[in-house]
Amino acid sequence: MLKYELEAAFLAGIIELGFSQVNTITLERPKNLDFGDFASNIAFQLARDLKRAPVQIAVELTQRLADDSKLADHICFSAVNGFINMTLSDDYLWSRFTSLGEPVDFPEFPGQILLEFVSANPTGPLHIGHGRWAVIGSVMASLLRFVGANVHTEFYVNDAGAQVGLLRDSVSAVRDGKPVPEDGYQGDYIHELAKLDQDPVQVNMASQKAVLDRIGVGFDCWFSELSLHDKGAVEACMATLKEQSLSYEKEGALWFKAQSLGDEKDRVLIKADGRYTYFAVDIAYHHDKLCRGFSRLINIWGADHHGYVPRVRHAVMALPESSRLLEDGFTFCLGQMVSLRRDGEPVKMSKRTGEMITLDEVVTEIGSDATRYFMVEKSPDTHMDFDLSLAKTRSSENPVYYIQYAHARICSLLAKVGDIQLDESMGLSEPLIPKERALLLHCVKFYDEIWGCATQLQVHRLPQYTWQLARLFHHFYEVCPIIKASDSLQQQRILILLKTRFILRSCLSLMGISAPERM
RNA sequence: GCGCCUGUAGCUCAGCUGGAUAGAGCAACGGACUUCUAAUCCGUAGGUCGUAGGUUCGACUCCUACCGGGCGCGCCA
Repeated sequence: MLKYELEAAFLAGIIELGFSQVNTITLERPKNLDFGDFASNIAFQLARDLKRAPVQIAVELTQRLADDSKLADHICFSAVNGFINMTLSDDYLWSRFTSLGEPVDFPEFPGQILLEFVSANPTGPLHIGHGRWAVIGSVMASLLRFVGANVHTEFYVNDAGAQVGLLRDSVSAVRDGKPVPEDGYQGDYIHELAKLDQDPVQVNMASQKAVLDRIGVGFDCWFSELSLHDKGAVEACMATLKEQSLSYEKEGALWFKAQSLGDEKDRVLIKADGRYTYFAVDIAYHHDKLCRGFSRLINIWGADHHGYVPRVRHAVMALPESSRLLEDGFTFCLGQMVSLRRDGEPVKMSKRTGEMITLDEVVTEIGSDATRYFMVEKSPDTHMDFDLSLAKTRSSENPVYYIQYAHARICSLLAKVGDIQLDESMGLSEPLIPKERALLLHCVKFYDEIWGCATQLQVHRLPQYTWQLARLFHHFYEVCPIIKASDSLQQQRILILLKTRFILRSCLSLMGISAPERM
């Protein structure tokens, strides 16, 4: 990892110069490329301690780094307005670039991670929101695995609660020609289910699996709520809470002492009618996760459940087994809602009334690649306006195709060039022109970017990086002829093509998007 | 009323630990294909970053208040 290594080396250099108070250095990337490849604001931070002007400090540091530091072999330092700007030498950039693809030592990513996402009730088809969590979750899993983390993915199936009962009742009613129960499920899909001679819950699960499969989202485990009840895990968990004096009885119900742990009020675990609440079973599920040895729990939930997060967090953290969790080992990623539009008109989504566009229909309309791209493209924190007609009609200007086209262009060029023996360790034979340099620099930051995405769980940065990569390649393509280049330059550029394609493929593969060789 | 998310170009959104002149796509307008795929590229236009204060050498980013939008506040799941 380039930036990571540079930060360590730069920090060592700064300490060597006598600034032992500096603990960490985070290099930033200047927005303006004229300022260099990386920059440090360390002079501003030191200014207060030293009571000197940042500009002076930067100048002095820059001089001394240029004179003494080992970094000076690879990097040109310059002080501008108090910033210390660093520009990699072309030779160094080239050597980093040509070594792309060699094994990378990421820092250890500790913990056994359980990543739970989607977890939709098996009471109907998945909608576009589920699609969003599904894609975010699967890309997050890919990213984490890429950097060496140990990840287990899980879909929690609520196959035991009142809702599945209501679904079965609704379907039975339709089968018997009776009106569906009060608060029952409506809609065409209920009538479709009624025609089948199978358990509607099983049918729904199968179709949920099918559509997730269509967009390349799979799980290591589909965890059945029923299995928790069957093995007495809920009962056992309630006993644990009782042992911890975290529950009490009142008005015929069993309550969890949530308020004393910081929640707004206490919450019911067992209702007066003797049934478990969803909350109780959810604690048991998380308890089970801990008992299975996971030390880091990540839940991707729809933001409509955010009010539910504190009580689950408090309950889980109160369990004795939570001591197995790493620090900050219980994370919720809350995805904001997706509003669907068609021709600018909002589409109402309600499972109850059956008025909805399913994920399956969206995938049919715009395809798996586009669905996946659009779903990860934006930060999960933002509400998403997704216009179906737009996604479909603008297919030719779609960012997905822009990226895929870059890949196809590379493949086409390489096919034209044919088999050429390349020495991957060859030096730079011709100076890099700016468009080449920008492309190489971006490629070389790949592992840092992935590491950032994975550790900060910021999945949406990956499509941004990838789009930028495609853009830089298209720019390179415009001004850098390959077929007609001289032999040495051609070899150099073919290597650029090969390495760029490698990074592009890596990105697409992480996002689960295809990399066509021809378009 | 309380809590979480959000408010950046006409539209959809980036902007990572506060940093140097606020970015992109789409839409609009004007250019580039006898030359490696024009699903591409180049250019023009478009902004008091919701509002008002505060912290700081420095704020789209942090704090406070207010305004607008979304979601949630069950012995529902």
